[in-house]
Amino acid sequence: MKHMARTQGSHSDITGPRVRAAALKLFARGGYAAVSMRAIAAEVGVQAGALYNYTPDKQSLLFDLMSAHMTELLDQTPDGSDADPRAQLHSFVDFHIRFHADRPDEVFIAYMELRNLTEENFARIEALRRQYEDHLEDILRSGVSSGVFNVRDTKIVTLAIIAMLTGVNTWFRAGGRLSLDEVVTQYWDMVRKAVGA
Amino acid sequence: MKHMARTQGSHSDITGPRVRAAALKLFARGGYAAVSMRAIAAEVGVQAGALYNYTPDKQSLLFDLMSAHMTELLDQTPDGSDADPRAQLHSFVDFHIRFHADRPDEVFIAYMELRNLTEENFARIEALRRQYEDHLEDILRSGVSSGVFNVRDTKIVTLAIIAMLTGVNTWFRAGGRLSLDEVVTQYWDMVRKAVGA
DNA sequence: GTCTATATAGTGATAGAC
DNA sequence: GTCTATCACTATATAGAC
Repeated sequence: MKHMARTQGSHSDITGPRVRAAALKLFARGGYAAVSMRAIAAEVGVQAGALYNYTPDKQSLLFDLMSAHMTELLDQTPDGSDADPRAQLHSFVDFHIRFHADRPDEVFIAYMELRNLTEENFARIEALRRQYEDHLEDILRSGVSSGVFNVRDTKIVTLAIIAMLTGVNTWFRAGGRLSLDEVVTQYWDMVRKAVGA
Repeated sequence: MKHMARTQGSHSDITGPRVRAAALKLFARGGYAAVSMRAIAAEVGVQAGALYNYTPDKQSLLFDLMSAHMTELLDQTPDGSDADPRAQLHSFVDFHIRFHADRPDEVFIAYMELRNLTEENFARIEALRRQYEDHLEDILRSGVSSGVFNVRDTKIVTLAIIAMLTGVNTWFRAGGRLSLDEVVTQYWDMVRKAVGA
């Protein structure tokens, strides 16, 4: 026996995660400003007022999603500080493409909804993004130092590589013409050539 | 003598362009869904009702901005079908970076507000964007045919180059560390290497 | 913890005066 | 061509019943 019929909606103890999942899906599909708390509540299967047991307000819902995404990105970024720069860069390209391909909604929100954060929340997310960029730039700089990369301006190349790799999410679909392995191979080929490795 | 004082707002005959300019600025800053017709009217210096002399609705305002931008992009894309592929690609990179750097608000809207278009309007804008991508892919294919480019999959490289170049807009500011000439030089260097030219 | 009901404010769009 | 006034609706967030 599982549960008796209930007269007043769900009393599941995992409503919190379901609220975040619903917000993630709807924000990615329609945009933060265009998605109402009522729409999120309907997706979860509760009334709008019930959401406020899980988030103080709509802004916190957005910030929590973006913050969790960026933190996970940084936590899972391969370290490999003992490998040579070329292997580190290959590892970074591989990781970036796969991590982002696995989380299209999170990535979309992280790039599109920055302007809907409050000033303070925006600064926190930007600091995390900056950390990620700095990690790639460190790899490039060490490769330039040891002479295996031929790069004029590591900052520009950092931003160019990240923009190129993140662009995969605008067109890649699992089950499409190309497998993720093939995508990684071809982007690594371009990155490798671009840095002169 | 210019004008007598007026008791009821502006009667300028260029209100139409000013409405589009205000919408462009505010959509780029706050996002289509978050910007009200009243806010646009305030930016222009009229009351909300007056806007409807210049646009049938808010959606048309967004579509017109995006459509005009994409049409101008296609109109100004260098032809150069008589030049060799390497020169054509260089010309494309130079054009793309400068055209987009000149129009940060238009570019931002064209990428961020696609999901706020109606289905029909979205299809029209996508067709224009596709035309632009096809132009670059044609250059890459002709270079592969004549053996001056070493590219495995022209479609992927097309999308990677456009993502990389458009990414310039997220950080470039006139008067910053780098001039636009230097940016063009460095991105052309990366593109050139990536296609093996 | 979820419900219903509500406070307060804002939305896109239209009508009719001038 | 712009104004004022308004319609019908939706928004976020809160209060109190259960």
